[in-house]
Amino acid sequence: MVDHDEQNHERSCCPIACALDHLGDKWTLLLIRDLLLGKKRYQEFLESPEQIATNILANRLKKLEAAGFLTLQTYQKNPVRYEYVLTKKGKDLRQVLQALVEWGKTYYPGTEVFKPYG
Amino acid sequence: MVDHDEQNHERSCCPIACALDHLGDKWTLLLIRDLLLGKKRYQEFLESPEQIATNILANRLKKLEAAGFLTLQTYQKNPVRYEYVLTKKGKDLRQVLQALVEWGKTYYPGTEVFKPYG
DNA sequence: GTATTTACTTGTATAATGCAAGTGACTTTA
DNA sequence: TAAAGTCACTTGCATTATACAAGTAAATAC
Repeated sequence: MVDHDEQNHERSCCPIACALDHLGDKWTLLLIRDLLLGKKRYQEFLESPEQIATNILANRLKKLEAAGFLTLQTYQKNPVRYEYVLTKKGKDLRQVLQALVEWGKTYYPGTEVFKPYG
Repeated sequence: MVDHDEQNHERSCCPIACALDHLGDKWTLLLIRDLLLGKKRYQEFLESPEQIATNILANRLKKLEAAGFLTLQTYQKNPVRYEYVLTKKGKDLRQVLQALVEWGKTYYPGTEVFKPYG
């Protein structure tokens, strides 16, 4: 698989379009939310109230790692298992999520911002 | 079709999850971008460089109207045709898009913020 | 040794997306 | 006035993504 050009601009040279090429679905930003709240392990992501399916979770973790949003840290061998931690690129989405939270609180009354995990 | 509860919280009571229930795909926020830049008509949306398919555009315009992000203004009869204009709910996504633009400019070097249309 | 936990993968059904072509009501050009 | 073009879609079909359930492998807990 090859990108449209060497700068990864898949659909256009718009920063929003490029961002949505990686973030534009129903689950990816929710995972980023969980990671920002302090979740690190597969089971923890599964426990979120939105109930992501396991195949989608595994797929998104792979894509997020491939795209440099998070890195894997081994916490166990035999079998090897990882904790997922955000890179700076991932952490810097905090402001985007924050803006979305502010908007969401206004237009979905009754919603509650989640507390940091753990 | 019925919502999970009377407050439209489809997956959870998280404002991010509720927002993504309507905005979480590859096209919806790009349409909001175009509307914020001043585009109003079907053809104008088609002319954006990301090349949205006509069936997806028609579908998204319907969903955005149904969800109160935009309203239709008749500009011609026989046949009746509409301009699409953002409501306050739609316009208030400007800060979200702005945060995404700032993030995108940093992590997709070479991208350029689009200029207002018209 | 059996049950449970953890982190997945696999299979299959449904839904979303992408692409090309078609439609209907005009409007413009020859 | 007849043919071609514009505008805003819809339809059909192929591909891809999402959802749900079940299965797997290597531990650890009882």
